[in-house]
Amino acid sequence: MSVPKRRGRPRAFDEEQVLERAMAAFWEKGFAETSIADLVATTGLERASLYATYGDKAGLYMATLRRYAEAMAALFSARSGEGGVEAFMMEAIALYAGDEVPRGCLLSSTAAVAAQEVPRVRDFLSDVLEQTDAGMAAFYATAGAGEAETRGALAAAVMHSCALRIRAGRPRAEVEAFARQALALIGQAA
Amino acid sequence: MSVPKRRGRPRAFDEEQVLERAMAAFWEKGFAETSIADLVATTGLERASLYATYGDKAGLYMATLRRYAEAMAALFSARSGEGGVEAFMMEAIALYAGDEVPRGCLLSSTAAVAAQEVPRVRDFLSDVLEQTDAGMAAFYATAGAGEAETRGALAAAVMHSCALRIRAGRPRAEVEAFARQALALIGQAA
DNA sequence: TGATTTATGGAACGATCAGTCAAGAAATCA
DNA sequence: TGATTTCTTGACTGATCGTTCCATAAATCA
Repeated sequence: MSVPKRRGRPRAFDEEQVLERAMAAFWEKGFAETSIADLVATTGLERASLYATYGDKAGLYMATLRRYAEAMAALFSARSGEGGVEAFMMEAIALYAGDEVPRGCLLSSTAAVAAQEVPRVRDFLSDVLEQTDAGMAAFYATAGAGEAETRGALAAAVMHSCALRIRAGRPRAEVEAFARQALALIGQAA
Repeated sequence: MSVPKRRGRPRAFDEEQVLERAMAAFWEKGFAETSIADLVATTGLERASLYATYGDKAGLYMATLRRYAEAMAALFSARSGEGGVEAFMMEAIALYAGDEVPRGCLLSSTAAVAAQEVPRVRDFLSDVLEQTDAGMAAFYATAGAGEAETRGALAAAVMHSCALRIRAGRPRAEVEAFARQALALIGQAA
């Protein structure tokens, strides 16, 4: 946690805050629809600093994706034991529903489109999908369930679907009910 | 099937073909990233004709969404009996994988982002999700399975996830295997 | 035929796009 | 201190954006 002194003029902006706000912007409007002007307005970061720090718009977007994926992974690994998957799923749905606007998932709801045009995004998305499947499967395996891989991938699919449903405007209670029933069925014969 | 004579100069373009090509463009690049110039280039339709016929870019996009949803519904209802869901799912995955570029699903992979900014799109997506759940559930109900609603929604979730996985670049064979195993687990105890 | 209606072809609109540049400011290093 | 490095500020670029307009063309209607 040492802070090595960097040469030159120090940054006048808070990287954490910039990423947080940029993430919110991308989350709501997607990659293509979020303009540099939007990002400058919400983050307070000047254009030149943005380009110097992140390279280009896609670079900043990727930085927010990484941050998001880490946060979700931390949320997941904080859970364990019976009902752990369901508890995590409810937290995920709460994030998807958001405080003001139902945003869905930054990855499955916005990165999916950008994936086609920005290879970096597609590759990252592919990796995250793999890790999510593995994480879920490990959970079922630890819990002693058979067919842990299939169950894990299926639980991941439920999560993907919940993100889509929320973004499409389906009521949160309906989505939560779907998730609970789906996970119950997946857990059958465990 | 009568063709009532319309007054005025007849259209010089094939509406079917225009929609087909516009759909391909939106499918690959998404709503925001597909420009009017792109659409003019691929459909051959002049700008003025495009606006006169569809109102604006979102109107044309909506027309392609409707066409897509109808095609998928027809594909689904053409199937029945044991293994019907799986057969449909394999056809869906084939569509998602595409001939050249893995495109995912026009609805879940591109409309999800646009949903936030274009209310028409969100409402349509919401309706389609509801109908997909219902269609899948009806299938399980007809097949005499218990908990048909949950099974149906879960099968729909598998479809949503397959679209995402394909768009993220996961290998088609992997996604097909996932779908088969997932459907097998969903069908257990049926 | 002449009036009306609809569609075409292409130019044109202001706004916005992502990205760059140069001059100056604020830090460390020797 | 003076050289070096990094970051900020804000103007600026050419390209592209979605949309509109208008003169012309091709059909039906009376």
